[in-house]
Order: sequence, then C-alpha cells, then structure tokens
Amino acid sequence: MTAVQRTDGLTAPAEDCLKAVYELERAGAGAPVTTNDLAHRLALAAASVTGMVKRLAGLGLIDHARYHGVRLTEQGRRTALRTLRRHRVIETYLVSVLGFGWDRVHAEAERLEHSASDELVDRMATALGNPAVDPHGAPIPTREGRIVEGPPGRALSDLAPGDRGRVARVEDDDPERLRYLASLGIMPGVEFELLERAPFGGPLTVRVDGAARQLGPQLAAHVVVI
Amino acid sequence: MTAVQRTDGLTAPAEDCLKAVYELERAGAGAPVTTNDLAHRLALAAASVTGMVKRLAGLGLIDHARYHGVRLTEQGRRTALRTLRRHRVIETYLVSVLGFGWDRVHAEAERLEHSASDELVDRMATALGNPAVDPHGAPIPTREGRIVEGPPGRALSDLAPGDRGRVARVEDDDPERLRYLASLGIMPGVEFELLERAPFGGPLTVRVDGAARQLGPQLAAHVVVI
DNA sequence: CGAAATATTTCGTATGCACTAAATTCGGAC
DNA sequence: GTCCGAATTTAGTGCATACGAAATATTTCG
Repeated sequence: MTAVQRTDGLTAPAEDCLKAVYELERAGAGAPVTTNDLAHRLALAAASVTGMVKRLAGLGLIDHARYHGVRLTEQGRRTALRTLRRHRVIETYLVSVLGFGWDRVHAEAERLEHSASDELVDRMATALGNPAVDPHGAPIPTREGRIVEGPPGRALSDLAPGDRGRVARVEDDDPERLRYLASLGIMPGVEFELLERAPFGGPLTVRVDGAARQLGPQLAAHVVVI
Repeated sequence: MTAVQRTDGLTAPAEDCLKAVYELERAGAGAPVTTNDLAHRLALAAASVTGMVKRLAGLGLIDHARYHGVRLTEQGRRTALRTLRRHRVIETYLVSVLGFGWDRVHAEAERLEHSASDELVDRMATALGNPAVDPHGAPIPTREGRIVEGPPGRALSDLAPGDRGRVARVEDDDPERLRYLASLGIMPGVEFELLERAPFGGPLTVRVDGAARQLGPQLAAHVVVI
C-alpha cells in the first residue's frame, strides 16, 4: 500500500501485530505466542496472521517456528516498545491535556500511534512531566525503550475474601467496561478490600472508597491489583 | 489496504488527492484540475492518479470527464475542507502548544491529518481559541466547513518596485524554504516594501523590518502578499 | 487540415493486507 | 502407536495503491 507513514517503514498493521505479540508474551509467561492468540487479539482471520507473521519474520522482527508460534527478536521488542510508548503517551496526553474521557482515548491513540513521530511523542511526554504510567495504569516505556512492567500483579478475580490491595491497572480496550468500572469507583490507585465472593462464579463484593460494590468475575478479571 | 482509519472510510491517499484537487482548483482560477497537475502535486505517476480519480469519482467526490480533468463535487469539497481543517489546526497546535518550529510541522500534520478524529481536532482548535489562520497564514476552515480564502492576493514576485504590503501567507511544504524565509524575516503579518527588482529575473530587494533583504523571484513566488 | 507533440488512459505487474476454503501438521486420547 | 480433532498453513481471491510501457485522445502548430 505504500501508506502514509513515518520514515521507519513499518505499516500500521505490522506495528499492531508487534504490539500484540509483545502483550501476549507478557501475559503468557514466556511461552511462544500462537497464531490463534494473535488472530483473536487483532480480530483477524488466522490465515491473515500467518501472512503478517511471515512478513515480520522476513524483516527480522520476530522468530517464527512454523506451527509453533512466534517470539519477538530484540529488534522486534524495541519496535513494539516504541509503538507502546507512542500509544500510552498519546492516551495520557489526550486525557490530561485535551480533556478526553479515559474511556475514549484508546481508539484515538490506536490510530495516532502509527502516524505520530517520536519527536511529537517526546514533546507530549515532556509536557506531561514524563509520566510513568498512562491513565489506565499501564507503564510507559522510556524514550530509550526501557519499561518497568511492575510486579506481575494479580487479577482482582483471583483474590480471596479479606484480601486488600490497590488497583494497579485496568484493561483499556473497551470503553463500556471502562465507564462501568469508573462508575463503580474502580480505577488505578484506588484502595480496596475484597469483602465477599459469591460461589459458583457469582459476583464479588468489594469495598471501594467506603462503599460496597459488586461486580462479576469476568469484569474483575480485567482489573489488575497489587 | 483496509487501513487503520477514522470511521469515515476514506483512505489517506484518497484524502490527499481530494486536498490536492481543492488546492489546485483554488490556484487555477476555475479551470478543471488536470491529471498531470495532480500527479505533479502528489508526486505520483500520472497513471496512478487516473486510478485514484476513478475511485473518487465512483464515490461521488469528484466529477471526472475523461481526458478533461476533474472537479470536486459538493460532497468532495466538504471532505477536502475537513482534511484541510485537520491539517491546519494540527499545524497550529504543534507550533503554538508543543513548540515545533514552523518549518517542521507540515510533514507531521500531513500524517496526523488522516488519523486524528474531528473531536480531537476540535479540542485542539478550542485550546487555541479557534484561530482563523495557521502558522503559514493559510485560513483554517471551520468545523462546519466554511473557509474564508481571503482576497486572492498576489505573489511577492509579481509586485513592482515601490509597492508596499503585508505578507499574508507562505507555502508550507518545504522546510528549507521556510527556514530561509524566516532568516530573511519574511513571515505572515510582516510589513514590507519592494525596493528594487533586478532585470532579467534577477533578485528582488525588499525592505523588511527596516532592513533590506534580497531574494530570488522563484522564492518570492511562494510568498503571497496583500 | 493534417501531423507532431503532449496529455491521458489502458494494460500488465507488484506489494500489502484482508478473506474463505482446503490442505497439512501437531498433540493428545485411546 | 495410531488416529482424531484442533491449530496452522497453503491456496486462491479481491481491493487499494503504486509503477512503467503501450495505446489513445487532445491540442498545437505548420
């Protein structure tokens, strides 16, 4: 397509794919990332992922063992982290400076991350005081590609009654979910105590900000706590 | 390419093409815009333009009379103006808020204009106080698609010795040129007097800010004055 | 008015990215 | 140890974007 792009040559779908590999490598402890996982994450047909994976392997950004998944190379990791930095700095800027709601910045950043230059992103970061995390609690890689992924953290859905902690991070990809969590008072930095778990996958009762709130385990699975 | 895009469906090359048609229609008084002009402006082969033109005509954005050039339809004009608004608001924001040099924002805006949402652009415009012109003196269309293209203006290169005026606008596409003009003190809003024209296409001497400056007619052709 | 010059379009080709359907490979169950 | 189901890759298509070369239309000029 010879798309309108920055000078570093990668297309938007390729950057998205690298980012997805990075995030899935993080989530799945060390195991190679499968085609199916990527297809699901990127909302693509598996066959499309195979094609993309071949291109990226040809560029030396991932290692691909046929039928056995992919792994980022060092260069691929650097590239993924640059995209991640762009995404998260942009999200933070949109929320903190331009007044976007935290539930609406993901989609915007998802597009802008592919056309914003490193310089623009650095200027935004500087204007923000080089924040360490984005509005959803995700760590922002540095200009040099360092990222502090914090302790792995547990999902809120994995805690037992009586456990206390702090919300570290919330998945940012679904505006509905973010709005609902915000309405419950569940957002990064908030202290909580898990009061109760109904059996058989029933709702969790959480004390947040003095109030008892209930939420289902599926929703709680998207909340990372420490 | 099924690109990562805003929801309004047009691809980046298509938006660029519409913008180019708009600008060439402006420049060439009323005459249809030719394939060659577009090819030159977009730095594409003429054959590529023909293809794009067919697609855009199929979408009802331009009228295409084979071998006789194109014209924007009303819908095409609205679309072009939205892109132009994006471009110019972004340029202004980058210069005024993020401290970019005026010579470097064109390329950045050229990419961002295709991924920024109208809401983002409107928030930027609001933060800027809804400016009427961008840093190069080009008028910014309103959210509703109104644009005040000002008087046609003359090129500095068309003036005669003794003429006085004010710099209205400078072409924004070449960073080198912008830097050089800035070094001469020639930028939008500046008052000047044309002191002298050397014959046979020789340099113009212009009084700017109390100082006499010389510049060639080709350069002066890119400076619009009133 | 016809011929040369020029502009434009058509044709054939390539790349990236997406899909569905069909083949292939892997891993676990028996 | 073989077979079956699931995952994965291959094969075949389509679209948008680009290109150069060849064909065609228009314009200009003698």
